[in-house]
Amino acid sequence: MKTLQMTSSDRTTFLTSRFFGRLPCSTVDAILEDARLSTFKEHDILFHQGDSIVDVFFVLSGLIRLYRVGKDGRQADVAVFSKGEMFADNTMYLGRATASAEAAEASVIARFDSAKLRQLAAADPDVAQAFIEHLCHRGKMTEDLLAQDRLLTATQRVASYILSHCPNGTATSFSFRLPFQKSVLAGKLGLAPEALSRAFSTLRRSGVIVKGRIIEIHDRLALERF
Amino acid sequence: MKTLQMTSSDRTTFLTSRFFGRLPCSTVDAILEDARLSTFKEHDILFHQGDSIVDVFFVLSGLIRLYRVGKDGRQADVAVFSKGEMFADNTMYLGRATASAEAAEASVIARFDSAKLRQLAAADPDVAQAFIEHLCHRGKMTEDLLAQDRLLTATQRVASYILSHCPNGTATSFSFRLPFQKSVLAGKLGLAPEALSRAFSTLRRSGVIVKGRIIEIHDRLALERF
DNA sequence: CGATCGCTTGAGTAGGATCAACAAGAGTGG
DNA sequence: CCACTCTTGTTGATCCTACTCAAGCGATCG
Repeated sequence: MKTLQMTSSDRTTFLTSRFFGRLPCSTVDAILEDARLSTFKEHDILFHQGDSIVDVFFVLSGLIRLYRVGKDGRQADVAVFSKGEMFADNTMYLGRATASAEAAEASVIARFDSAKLRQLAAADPDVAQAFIEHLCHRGKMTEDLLAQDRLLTATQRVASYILSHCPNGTATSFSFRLPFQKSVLAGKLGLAPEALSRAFSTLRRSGVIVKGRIIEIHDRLALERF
Repeated sequence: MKTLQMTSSDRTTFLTSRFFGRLPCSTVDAILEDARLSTFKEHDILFHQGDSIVDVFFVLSGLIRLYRVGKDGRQADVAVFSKGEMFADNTMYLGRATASAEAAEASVIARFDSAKLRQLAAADPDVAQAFIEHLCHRGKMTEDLLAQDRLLTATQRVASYILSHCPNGTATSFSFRLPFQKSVLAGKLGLAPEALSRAFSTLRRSGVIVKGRIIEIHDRLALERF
């Protein structure tokens, strides 16, 4: 972990992010005032479950995996954050981290003092509003994950993930690049890496071709049938 | 479903609830101004997944089950709310219900206009603050569920549920009454009713005695070992 | 060129879902 | 008060999914 200076491209990452994008420029600048940047390499730990955190985090680049640890040491991902996403926001009010955070690849992270942000939210209705919407969105994401876990099989979860990455049009065939390692995707979907691999194997019969991180879909309807 | 009048005991339910309890009395009264009460009997549906909801709900008595429905019609609970809890709050900002809601027993529900509440949150920092804390708490709850699903076996989940209902002291033996039907608990824990039954069966060997809705624990340490 | 890493594939296993039968209450109505 | 039914929960048997462990394969890197 190493501290560094904010670039202008970092600034646009902030300004176009879901959270900061809704706020007036001046407010954002006031917040960015005391942002502290740091880099992490793959497998670096940002904090541990139960740590008392005094910061809110924001991904400028890379990928952060949020996970809980069971008594036997097994890990379960509860969320994965990439460029432009904010996390550990709930520690702002809960005081302690509800999960551990690890860089799933080399990452640049910005950090804000949570007390100051909380103060700002109390003073500026825009900020409060942004927080509320952000939390609603986060809540829906976790609810989605939970429902997927409980309702879908491994193959269905993967199919649904692929479909969520397809353009809205009616094109029956398209392709995209996985934004991270397959093992990370497996974690995010609540699967062992082997199960993900087998799911891809099954989907191959339905016109899904996987080459490295490139996913090609040739028959979208077949996917939707799962 | 039937509308009715608010009683003074309803009022104290509001005032002592997690959400309204943090707000000054005058604010609460202003909100309660246009609360609409209605009763539901068991299995009544309050709304369906995807409905566009213009209300925020509050449980005055009874039990509401929030669930998603899979393509095959199977249901998966994402939350269960009892007296004093607010729900469907995220529809305030998302517009549509992310899940269906059903009364798991006869219930009395209060309803508020979400537009008005949203307005109030924008104007009154206290209300915004209360919403933020409420959403943080809700987020943690769902995260807990997700982590439990991914890390614990059926028996462990039940043991953990029981322990979460035990007094903080060091008493090794205690008992409590299930606040709802076992089938509801099964749903909440993401289990088939049969699996819950078998889990209780397993726990019997560790000093857990179940008589109807009464749970007796005789060896707390044995439970914690799971 | 070995070595490591990320992924795939195979075989065995465990946990829980499903289906079905059954027991124990709780109402209901005569 | 008793028979009847409906509901709720338990238990048994079977099956299926996904986990675990282990081996193999290809790519990348020193």
